Amino acid sequence: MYGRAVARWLDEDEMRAWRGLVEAFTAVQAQLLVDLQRHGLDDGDYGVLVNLSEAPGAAMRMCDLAAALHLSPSGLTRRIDSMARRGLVAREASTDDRRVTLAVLTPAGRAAIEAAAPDHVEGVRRYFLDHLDRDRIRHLGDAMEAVRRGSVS
Amino acid sequence: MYGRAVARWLDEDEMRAWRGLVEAFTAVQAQLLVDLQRHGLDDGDYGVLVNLSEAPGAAMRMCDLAAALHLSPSGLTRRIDSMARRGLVAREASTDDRRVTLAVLTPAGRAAIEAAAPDHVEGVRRYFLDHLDRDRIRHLGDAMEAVRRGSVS
DNA sequence: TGTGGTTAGTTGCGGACGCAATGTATCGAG
DNA sequence: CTCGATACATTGCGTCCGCAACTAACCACA
Repeated sequence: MYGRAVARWLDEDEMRAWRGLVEAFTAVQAQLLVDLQRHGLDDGDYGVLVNLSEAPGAAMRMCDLAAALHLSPSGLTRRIDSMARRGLVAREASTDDRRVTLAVLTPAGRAAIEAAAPDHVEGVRRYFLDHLDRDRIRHLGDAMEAVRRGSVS
Repeated sequence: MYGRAVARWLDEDEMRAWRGLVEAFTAVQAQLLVDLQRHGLDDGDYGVLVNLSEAPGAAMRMCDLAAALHLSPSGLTRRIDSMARRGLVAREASTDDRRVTLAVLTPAGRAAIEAAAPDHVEGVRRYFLDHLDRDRIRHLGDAMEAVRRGSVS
């Protein structure tokens, strides 16, 4: 029963870091989305394409892909529906476990990510990394690693 | 992989900073949402309540509120619809400009934010700030300010 | 004063996602 | 081998939100 009655508010440094992070991150993400849309993709599509293109055989089980994207099973089902309609991915039945469906990258999907990725990386630089010097980039990496280590424990 | 010879890919520090930021931020946001839901709110509700509670008269024009929340006009209309149904806010006609609708905080809305805010701040500490020492917090604030200054120019 | 351009807000429509329920396949205990 | 528990994927339903279209109000300028 301590500390509940009187909340410890954020001081100036803390508020600046947290609100700044929220604002900066959402702004950068919005800009990156605009860039992706020029290639006919959105951020969800891009995440699927990146994961598949880095996977052995350019294929992943639906459940593993959903976990990698922090997406619910139904959310991924519809995401893959949409991308399959556009020819970016295809479904394939697994031979070893007949419960699982594999999402596989099509040639069109490979072409789409190869077209979009350089622009996306360029955006990450222009909207984000270019504003930070090498020390700040390393400090930020350290900080985010510390936060993530805390969230899994 | 899809950098080919042309695009300048991210080096190790840059990749760690960017991917770490994405992962850490989404994880922290998800945790904060869970906390808010224990108070019957989601992150969108919380943003509305914070803005209204800090506004003079606990009232804001719909268009200003939409801009503050980075929400489209229709998105805010439905958000306020939902919150008005739950009694957290009310609509009020403006006297000086009959085009504008004011969103105003109700006593129930004030009670909701006063109940949720201490838990939310505590969550920002537990999931985020507690993993960073004072230097990292200041460095992060500097970095995010630099990024934001770049995005408005 | 009247008229065209601008601003505020809402609504129809469609897309994206989560939850709960469902069907099917697999696995483990006996 | 059988059966209950578990895992995978999909579907129905509800919610949230953006875009485009629309109405109402304001404003500038002739």
